[in-house]
Amino acid sequence: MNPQTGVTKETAGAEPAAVLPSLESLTKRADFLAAAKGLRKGTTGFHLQARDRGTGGPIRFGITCSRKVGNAVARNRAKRRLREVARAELPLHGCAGWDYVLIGRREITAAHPFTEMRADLVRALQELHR
RNA sequence: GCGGAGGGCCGGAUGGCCGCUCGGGCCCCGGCCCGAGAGGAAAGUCCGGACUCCCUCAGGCAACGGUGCCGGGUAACGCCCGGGCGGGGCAACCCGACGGACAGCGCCACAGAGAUCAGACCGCCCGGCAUCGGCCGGGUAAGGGUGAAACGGUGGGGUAAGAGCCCACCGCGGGACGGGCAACCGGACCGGCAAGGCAAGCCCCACCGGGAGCAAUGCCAAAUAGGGGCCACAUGAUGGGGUGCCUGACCCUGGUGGCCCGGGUCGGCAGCACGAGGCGGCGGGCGACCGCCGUCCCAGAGGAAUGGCCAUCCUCGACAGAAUCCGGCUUACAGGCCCUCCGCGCGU
RNA sequence: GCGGGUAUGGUGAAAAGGUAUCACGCGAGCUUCCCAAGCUUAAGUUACGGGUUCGAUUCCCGUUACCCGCU
Repeated sequence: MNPQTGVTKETAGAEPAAVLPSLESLTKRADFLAAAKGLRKGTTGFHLQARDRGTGGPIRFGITCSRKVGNAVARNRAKRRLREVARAELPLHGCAGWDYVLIGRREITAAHPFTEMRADLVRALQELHR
């Protein structure tokens, strides 16, 4: 683990789920469109969109990988990595009652080093919530 | 050893931690344990089916689309196997939209005399005139020239020059008979030669084909909006409607009365994972494949599941992600393995 | 899931089997004191790969890219 990335050192079973806000998935097209009109931040491996629903509740997130990302294999791989990044960092650095949308990019999302993508998400969240 | 041909297979492996989906079990309903979890093409959607709903059903005609040597396999196919024919290769072997051009219509640019039952430019020969190259009439189609293609090819005889005019061989057309289920093959003998190409131009012939698609379809069932269904009687004596047309049968609709409460949308469940299934054995068949027996259960989501990190090894990992299912075809694919066969060289 | 269409100079379009054409733009030249206009001229693997044909932009098959319907 690279200390300079600021990622919390991970120990097995040391993250009680009851303490962290639960994650829900975005399913409706309207939620994605609303998030696209909210705050946005680009990083090397992905784009991040965020919106405060104003009603509180859980953190919700969605993944977008359009056909421009590549064929089905490339899209699936990008979505898996983005989902893993979100699973690792959003409960720690996201805010309750917000929607987050991660958008994959061609070539880069599937190939960029994972630790850097985690650091990028943390940095992007901090900047958006400043 | 080098070069080549055909067929089949694999498509990183192992372990640990944190996560995802499904099934089973336990359960203090927080969760925990165990098991399973993408492909040979899952792709393109080019064919063929299963399944479901719709068109009222059957027959005929017409239209449209597809297939196209023969036989077999199959649920079926435009697929596969075997055979025939044609082409390529020294060979193993590979490739082929491979029915019909005397059913008809159409097209064959440019060049060329002439492009289909055509035709004579340069030529060759004969006769007449002139006699210096020539001119006129006739014969001829061997040679030259044009073209992708020119009403057989080679040789000889023959002739004024020539010509299937005659002869031999080859080619071509017909064909007794024989072989084969068939495609087709062999072929006595006959004809002296008439017969261009294009049907992936229209078309003809034979065969096949109703339409839509799991977001199909069925069941349960909020809010909201008010309508819907069933039965009986009557009969304008035949109206209107039901595939493009026709025929036949059948059905619907228009009236009155009675009874009943149902229908679609959000959502949920089913369809939805046991199948023309995999593996093994035996038997039949040249083969595709078929039969019997044993054994196994092997993804099932509904924003859509395989990822992240670490360690070791190697040849350092290609194309690529199930969405109702199955049989094919086509296209993409790093590298590697196995079997059989052919040619050449060397050694024995 | 099912189905359809298009691809031709830089751009937009023609060409129904026979030398690939037109407009605009662009480059060069002429003309003008200079510019514009005008005149002359150049530029194409007909998306790609095969096949049919003597010959293919055209006909057939496959591939790629883009676009459009229905559900």
